Amino acid sequence: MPQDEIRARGLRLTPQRQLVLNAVRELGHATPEEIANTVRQMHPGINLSTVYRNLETLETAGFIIHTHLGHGGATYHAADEITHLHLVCGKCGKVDESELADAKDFVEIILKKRGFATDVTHFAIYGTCAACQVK
Amino acid sequence: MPQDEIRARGLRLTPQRQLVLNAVRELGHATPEEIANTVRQMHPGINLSTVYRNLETLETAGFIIHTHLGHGGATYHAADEITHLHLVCGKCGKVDESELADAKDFVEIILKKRGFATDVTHFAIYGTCAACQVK
DNA sequence: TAATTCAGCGCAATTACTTGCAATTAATTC
DNA sequence: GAATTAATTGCAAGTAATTGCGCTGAATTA
Ligand SMILES: [Mn+2]
Ligand SMILES: [Mn+2]
Ligand SMILES: [Zn+2]
Ligand SMILES: [Zn+2]
Repeated sequence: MPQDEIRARGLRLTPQRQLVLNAVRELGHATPEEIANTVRQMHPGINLSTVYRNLETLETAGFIIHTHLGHGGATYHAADEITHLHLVCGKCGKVDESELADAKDFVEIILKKRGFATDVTHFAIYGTCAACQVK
Repeated sequence: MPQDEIRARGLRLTPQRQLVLNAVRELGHATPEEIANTVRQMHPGINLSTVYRNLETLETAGFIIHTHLGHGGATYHAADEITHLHLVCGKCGKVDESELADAKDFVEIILKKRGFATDVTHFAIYGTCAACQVK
């Protein structure tokens, strides 16, 4: 049964926690506010601070991961869903995706030169999309 | 004279604006709070909102650029000072730098495959530094 | 230099996120 | 299934960044 995955990581299974995890899995790229709204369909009283704290706990436990797509806050993914780069256009805001493999050589260069192990998904790749370059 | 550069871009030259620009140029990688503290040495009464608004105005005018080094807010550079990648360690927080040229091939791949023009300096390159990998 | 105008200022209110703490409740033990 | 214990919750207060608005003063004109 799915709730055992939470207990298996040494965490208490609360309705709030399970619903936050379900919401992240359903939504993908979701903000804390969007996650809270989804959770409230099943559990109207949940406090925003509970959502934020559960996102942190679930990330530490390895169920979810946050990434930064824009200038501000974070969005959350299921941990096994991070299989792509995020390309974010600074002009129109569109979020495109590309393969992780595209960054393989770059990651290797930085590792060899600096000994630095890059996580290319944590921050978005920022720039200007094809459509916005034409304008 | 240096103040003419501000007027030349169609902006009013106020003491606050000039001091914010000077502070960004002196400090490099500076947060709005650090910039405010520097400005206050000359102009104690300046309001934080004035600092934030001037940073925005000076960026639009092309004098400065913001980048994201951490999970939160932005830091500011002089526009002509962006000559390197930022490598930020998620474990110890250390910020290293590397050459823009290291990303040249990666930028080309994304441009060819997606038509997307990457600005590799806007977001930091996130990962784990050599020292923190050993631990 | 004096009068005019509106960009930019300070301040207070708002939004987004975080933290401290007492009450609740999931999990364990009897 | 009642008692125990401590993780987790809700709530209220705190901190960081943003916005609305009336006043100020930099720039222009005469
Ligand atoms: Mn940004
Ligand atoms: Mn982050
Ligand atoms: Zn675009
Ligand atoms: Zn490190």
